[in-house]
Amino acid sequence: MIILVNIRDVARYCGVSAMTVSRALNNSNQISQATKEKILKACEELGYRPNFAARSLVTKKTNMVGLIIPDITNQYYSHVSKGVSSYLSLQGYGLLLCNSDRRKDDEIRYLNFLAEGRVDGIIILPVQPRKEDYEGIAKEIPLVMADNYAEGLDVSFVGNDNYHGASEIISHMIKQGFKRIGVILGHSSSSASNERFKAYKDVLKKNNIELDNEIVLNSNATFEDGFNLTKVLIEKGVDSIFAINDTVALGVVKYCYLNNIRIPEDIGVAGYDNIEQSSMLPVPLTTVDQNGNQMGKVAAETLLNLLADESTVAKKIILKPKLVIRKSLRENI
Amino acid sequence: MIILVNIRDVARYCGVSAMTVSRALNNSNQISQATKEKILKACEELGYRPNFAARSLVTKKTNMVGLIIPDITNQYYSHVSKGVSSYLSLQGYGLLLCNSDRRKDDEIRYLNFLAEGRVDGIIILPVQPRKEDYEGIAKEIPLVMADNYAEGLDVSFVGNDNYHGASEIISHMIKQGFKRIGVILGHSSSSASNERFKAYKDVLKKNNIELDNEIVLNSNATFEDGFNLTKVLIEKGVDSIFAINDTVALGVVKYCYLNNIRIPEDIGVAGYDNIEQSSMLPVPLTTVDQNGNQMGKVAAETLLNLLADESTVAKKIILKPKLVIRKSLRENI
DNA sequence: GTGAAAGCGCTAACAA
DNA sequence: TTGTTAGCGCTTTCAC
Repeated sequence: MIILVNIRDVARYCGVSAMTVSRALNNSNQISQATKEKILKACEELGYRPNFAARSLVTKKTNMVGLIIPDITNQYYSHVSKGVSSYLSLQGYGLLLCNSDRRKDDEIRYLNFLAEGRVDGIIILPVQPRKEDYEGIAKEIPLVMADNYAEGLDVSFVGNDNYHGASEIISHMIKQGFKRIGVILGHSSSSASNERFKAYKDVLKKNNIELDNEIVLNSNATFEDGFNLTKVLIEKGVDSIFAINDTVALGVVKYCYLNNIRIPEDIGVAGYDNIEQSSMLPVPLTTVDQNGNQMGKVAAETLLNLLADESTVAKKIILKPKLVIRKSLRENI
Repeated sequence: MIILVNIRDVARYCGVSAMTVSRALNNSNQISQATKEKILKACEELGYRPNFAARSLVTKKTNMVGLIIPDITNQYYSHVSKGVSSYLSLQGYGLLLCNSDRRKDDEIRYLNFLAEGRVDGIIILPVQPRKEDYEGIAKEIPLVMADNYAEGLDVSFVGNDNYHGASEIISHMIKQGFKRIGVILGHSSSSASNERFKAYKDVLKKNNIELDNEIVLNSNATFEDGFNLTKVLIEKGVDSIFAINDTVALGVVKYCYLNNIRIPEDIGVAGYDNIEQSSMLPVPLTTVDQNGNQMGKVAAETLLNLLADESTVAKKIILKPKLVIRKSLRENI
């Protein structure tokens, strides 16, 4: 960190006090237009840059926000990050990015790192959230949770309506004439997976289709699982498969292709997430778009509102995902 | 930014001076084990956190690095970011992420934002780099460029060997028996695209295959371009297509699928980038892996070395991409 | 409209 | 091993 010229150098150069320079830089109206212009010009000439540390030491503001996220290389999370980043940038804030790598201990480590006054507030997309991990820190620094909620915490939250998204796509499958819908879920401890499964059960019931647990499978939500479990489901006579995400759906698609099972004529396939490549498949995937970008924006907005008025009460914002109809569940809608 | 307790509160609580507390916190050896332990315990009890701004104001260190990147939602760049982030985290540094959105003006804006002493050094993956944009800032703050180089700048650089990567895959295509290799390039101003095209020409020459400019097409490197230009190339009788990236290759694959052209029996397809989904296609794509994660790590390492010893001379590190052989160019290797 | 004094929380340098 | 003093670069407060 090299500081070439400070506020006093500028003051001396202009024949004014440091205070006057400060006023010029901070757009105060307690200063005449003439001196302001003179000072700003001098700053240019001298290559002066205000010192961030000194400024934030006295103002107790950093104009920075911390974002703790499970995996920046995941398409969904990278879109969330971009949503956060774009909104912050617009409001003159910077972004301190912390990739927790889905590890609880790194998450906690980053939380403490940020709490040293490096940022004005934190947005966290927690991994396996437990109330105890956040209630302490939330008292020290404004915090917004997103994506994944810790029950019982008095903290603002922005999330996606998994129940709604799954209901939409399952209803659509039934409307398209599918009756025996196999499901490849994620891990049994994943709340997103569980909420979507609940929607599946409710929609089936509403349509008088009996639930068959034989065609509901748990998995690690990988491409390979999608591929392997498709064999199992097809042997059990499903006419369609709802995959917990598009990556799993890609596994389903590959199995079908290699076994000459046509999509959607022989079997319907539904995904979730709307990753970029799902529209690029030979038979593009019908899926659910969670709009991570929007979630990031809303989370950032919520946090900045909280910073502007810390007395704001915590609120829960649940975003509605959107059904994206393409061709993997037949065309005629 | 809420500061509950400062170093003097801890000092008072322990009956020592602030300086002693500072020593305990900074692992100085100028302090007895007993007092150190007592102080550390007191810090815990009082919930004391060192103040980042105050500390960096006096030490002139932030333990932060800025990363300016064109688009965090792009798979390649997100892997670069993760490489940077992981390495920094290991070394006790934080990451200030700036998404330039491929806009030159935002890039410059971020550069100035960071130069206010927010970070100790900067890694930038520039968009259309021009020497003039960086030579000023590089004198003020340690800078490492990556991915894309500004000619004539005396700054460290970490990049990928596009010529090598393309040579490898074109050579492989010829070895697999393809003779009339169509090419879908990117924009004519893209240096990566031009370097790969040069490799294409050289490898053809070395194998005594005459260059036919009719089957070399420029594009915007999109999925749609891949789809549309495949028609053109097939009409010109190519036996294979080298796409400038995997997204374009996905367009090629889709066109072939919809027109009952078999891969690799009827036509060979080669991509570049090794995006996650290229291995998930029914016929997985042979492509070139640039290993963005590695590039990020090396860039971060280079910068941290520079911070440790600013007299280090600028160096250029060119990483070798790796050919990834899958099935889209026939199996028998 | 401008300036002087004080201090944000911390550590470097020196003193004891 | 511990403490004192000074000051990092800036803004707040109050005086003029």
